[in-house]
Amino acid sequence: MSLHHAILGILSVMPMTGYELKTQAFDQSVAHFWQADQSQIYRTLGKMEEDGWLTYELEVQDGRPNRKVYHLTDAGRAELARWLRTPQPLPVNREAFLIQLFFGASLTNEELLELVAGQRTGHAARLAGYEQIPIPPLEDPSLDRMRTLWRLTLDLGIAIEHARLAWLDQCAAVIANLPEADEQESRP
Amino acid sequence: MSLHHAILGILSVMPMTGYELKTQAFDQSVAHFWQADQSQIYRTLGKMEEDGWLTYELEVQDGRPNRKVYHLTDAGRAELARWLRTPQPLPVNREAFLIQLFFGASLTNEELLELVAGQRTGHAARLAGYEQIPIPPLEDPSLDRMRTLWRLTLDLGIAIEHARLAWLDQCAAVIANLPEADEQESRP
DNA sequence: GTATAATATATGCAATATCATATATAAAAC
DNA sequence: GTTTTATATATGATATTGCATATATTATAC
Repeated sequence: MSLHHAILGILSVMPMTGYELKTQAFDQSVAHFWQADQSQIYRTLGKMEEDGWLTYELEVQDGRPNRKVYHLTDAGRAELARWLRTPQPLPVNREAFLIQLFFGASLTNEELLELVAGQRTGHAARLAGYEQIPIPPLEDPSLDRMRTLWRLTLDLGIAIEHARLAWLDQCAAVIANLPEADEQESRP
Repeated sequence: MSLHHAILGILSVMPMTGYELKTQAFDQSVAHFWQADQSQIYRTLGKMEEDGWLTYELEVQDGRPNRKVYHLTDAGRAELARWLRTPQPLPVNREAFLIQLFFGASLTNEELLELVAGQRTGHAARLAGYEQIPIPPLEDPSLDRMRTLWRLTLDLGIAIEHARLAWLDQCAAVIANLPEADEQESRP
């Protein structure tokens, strides 16, 4: 139930609405380690309120739906504190592109290189996004405890994207030098 | 529907049963980029057979359930060929441990270091598993086209685990030198 | 001798995640 | 002037994943 606890964490720092959770938190500050769909966020907020972890202040608006500004209850704070100390399983690796590469021997080098290039573009954009997130580097003396931890999580995202880009470049180099899978070879 | 295509890929290399898909493929050779539960595999095989992508030969056994050895149909082969050329979305990053780190400012350094150490143990084990997979390195002249691609996918897994271990060590160093969040600081 | 692991498939159920769509207004872009 | 974007919440439907359990025999481990 990590999404529940990501929401608890966010709301413990700043109470906000479902809309703000989506646009400011899940699409920005925590996007490098957790994402959530808008519909999932609203439904999860509903469940967490039922479970007594959250409540909200209703801010009446005219012309658009009223804002429900959620914040933690004591039970929510206790649950967050408990969960933060509970060992978590390793992240799951699931990557469709690697299925393609693994089973892609029947593609031409050119087709493989196109797929590699597509992933490279995507990961370069992802890295660029990470590098725009305004948290000072670890050496900065102004970093407080919280922002040091924020920076650490971001640094992992950046390190992995660097590793990916280097690997994608190596893929391109290896594939470019690979003999094609032509008829002579595959039907001896 | 990447699981469908992972199964198509595996069965295109070697026809096998659901049991073998689980124990030999998803728990071993493709585990570094895709995992699947046993129940998910059997249900997916059923769906793919209904859809005409697979058929099976029944091997009657005594004492234990008959083996259903699945292999691709022409439609399955065509679908695999099509999908292998279709650009795939970037992998999703979802990592519960990073939620803990990001929102863990209220934990003591010791508690944080314990969580880091737990992840380190897990990732070191994962890396050790990858390094035992018997595919020759890229320099090996005996590598054919298919095994070169296999090796590339494995190299990414290894590179990312190396990056993670280095990062976890840096986390430990940074956290060890962090002033604790004690009462004086947090309540001025 | 008894317990556990390996072989083999199957289903129920719950949790999680994604996709689509609905409503409604103001502001900004074209 | 019309379209798109931003604000704000909500639900139906589907897809995917994970956990538990059922069955049945042989082989291996203790």
